Amino acid sequence: MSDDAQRSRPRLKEVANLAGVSTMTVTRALNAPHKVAAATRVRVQAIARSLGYTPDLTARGLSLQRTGLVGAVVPLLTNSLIAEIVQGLSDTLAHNDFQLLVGATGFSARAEEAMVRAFLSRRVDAIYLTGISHTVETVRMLRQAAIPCVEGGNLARHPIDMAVGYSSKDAASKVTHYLIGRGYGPLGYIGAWPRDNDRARDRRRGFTAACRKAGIAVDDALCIETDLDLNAGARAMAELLDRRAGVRAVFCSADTLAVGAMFEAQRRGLSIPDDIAIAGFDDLDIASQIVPSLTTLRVPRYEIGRRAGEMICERLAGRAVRESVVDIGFAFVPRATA
Amino acid sequence: MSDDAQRSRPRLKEVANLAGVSTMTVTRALNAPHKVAAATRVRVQAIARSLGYTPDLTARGLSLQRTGLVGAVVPLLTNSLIAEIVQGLSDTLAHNDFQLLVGATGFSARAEEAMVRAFLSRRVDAIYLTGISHTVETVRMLRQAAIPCVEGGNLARHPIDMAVGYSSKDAASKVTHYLIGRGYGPLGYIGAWPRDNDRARDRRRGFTAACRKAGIAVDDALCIETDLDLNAGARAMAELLDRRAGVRAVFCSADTLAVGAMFEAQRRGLSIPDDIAIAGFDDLDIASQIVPSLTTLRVPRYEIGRRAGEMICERLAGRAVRESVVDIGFAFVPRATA
DNA sequence: TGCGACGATGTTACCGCTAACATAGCGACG
DNA sequence: CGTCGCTATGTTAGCGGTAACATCGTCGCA
Repeated sequence: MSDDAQRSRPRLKEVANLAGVSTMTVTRALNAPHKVAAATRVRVQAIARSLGYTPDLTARGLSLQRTGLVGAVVPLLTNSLIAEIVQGLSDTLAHNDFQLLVGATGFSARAEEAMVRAFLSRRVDAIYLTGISHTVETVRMLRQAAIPCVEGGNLARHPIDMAVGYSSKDAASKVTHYLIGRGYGPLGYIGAWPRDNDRARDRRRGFTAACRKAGIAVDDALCIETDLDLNAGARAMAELLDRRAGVRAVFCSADTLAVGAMFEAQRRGLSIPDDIAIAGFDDLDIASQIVPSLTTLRVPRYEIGRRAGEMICERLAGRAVRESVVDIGFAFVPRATA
Repeated sequence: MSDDAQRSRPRLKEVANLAGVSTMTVTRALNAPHKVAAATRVRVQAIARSLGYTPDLTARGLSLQRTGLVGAVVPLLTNSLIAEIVQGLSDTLAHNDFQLLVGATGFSARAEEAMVRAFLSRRVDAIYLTGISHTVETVRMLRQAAIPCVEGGNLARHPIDMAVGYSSKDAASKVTHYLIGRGYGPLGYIGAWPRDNDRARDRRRGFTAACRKAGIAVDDALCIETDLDLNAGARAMAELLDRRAGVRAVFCSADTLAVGAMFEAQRRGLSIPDDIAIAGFDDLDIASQIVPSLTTLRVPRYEIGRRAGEMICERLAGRAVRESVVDIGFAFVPRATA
């Protein structure tokens, strides 16, 4: 009768017809084998395999009200730090048969909101968010959706749902405290734009707090906020050296900026740390390799993604997670640049 | 009657009930406004907005047989080159209301196959694949699925469907040719593992071809294949310097490796390019910033992703793409290291 | 004034899969 | 030997949308 079975992907029904059973038996043979007689099971599975049958996850999702999709909202993908988090998330979720939707906001809270809305419309089973500051509407939507949600990176004290991260402020304070302790003299700061970026904001706060605590006045003229890339780091260092007198040490709120700054110093023939000391943040691969090696702060990037993925999987497996706020810590790594 | 409208996300039906119309009218008011009387349209839209109605894309996907999902299969996300391609793809697709599923294979063709299968099961509307060598089964599945598919990076002569990229081999030849022309003497090669990585394989082929063409014997002892990261680049350079006598110039098939190699040379107090010349491939941001600046080959990374995204959107909009194989070109960038 | 065309809306069926309930066959047991 | 209970399988309905066709006024024109 219906011999048009070849034309496209086979459906459950085709398998059922060929096996001479109902679609329910096929579903069972594939998804709950123990509920089907051995002979039937083998026959159905063989036919499904020979037809190259693959379940339609869209249909399954609609029926089960569970899509197997997880959405990750990140500022951008080209940042090493973020990329490693996403990689950790991706690996963990893939192991558990979830698929990862990613969206880049370009550090815009409005774009984040739109992305979250789109993901919820897609009925993702869970969401990973970068950072802890979101629009009111974003939070409202996520609360209402009542799906697992992990905020990663900066540690949320009162997360929407769950959180994995570390205190950006404490970490930045630690590095700054070290720089102050070395007694270099006038301290500069190079960081990313704080707008819609709580990590950047809190790192600067940590810097300021450490200075204040040490009784040092923060000279705003020596603090530069800029884009988050190598070139911007170099330009910022150039500006500090050219137009802001007397900087002797600089805290960069990201290794990318620190490395750019180092290159600029090197181009000018300055000796690091003798002429200018530099400290970074993140401990990217390059920090340990660059010459001289970069004093920085290690953050378990991949680990953040992995833990976030695990928490999501736990919850979606119906188990409660023990700690819904995980402080993953950080480690100060003194090297040669400061 | 049914006053439980609040408990979860509103459905089309809720909106319809409140507006006193059928669900079809609501669908039309939202998706094809001109098909509905002005008064009705306004009323329905207002109610939908006030309820915070969002269409269920899973259900829509099932009904339309079109999900609005695009899958991207990449080796890993932590590589800058790849990350920029994905960013280009993501930006373009997001603009056209598609959502991006990403999967990382870790340079395994088998993992790629599994990922493609999973994406097809999810009924993605199109797929982006990295590189041009895939398992037979991967190709078969994609052909059968008959959805738009772009192979990006290395240029495919006979793509599964469409392709955007450049000739890795020609590009590598160009750099090598330049190195040979500078007359440094014994030439070394540091590249990524070629297994399941046609870009790496073809770059080495380009290196070999250029040497042969110049009548230079390739000394396999001076060729090292390794992981694709900074540390591996540094280790490889260390090995060349320690155990392989007389290398005077090295072609690195990726900037990441070249930069690692440069750092190792610097640690040994070698002068670049006087003691050892180095050339890279990719023209990452760091290539122009590092001191001395890195001679390399520029590849329009973001552009590859963007073009791929555009081709996919064109096809999904029902328009034919003019060129199904786009050679995006490359540019040799001579700088200070070689 | 009657009829066809057209605009606005409703009804039905289906996308592919699965939960929940229904049924049929069969062995055990009082 | 009838009933219980278990296993294997089938039937029905529904997930939330939308295409396709049906219906019902209304208006223009012969």
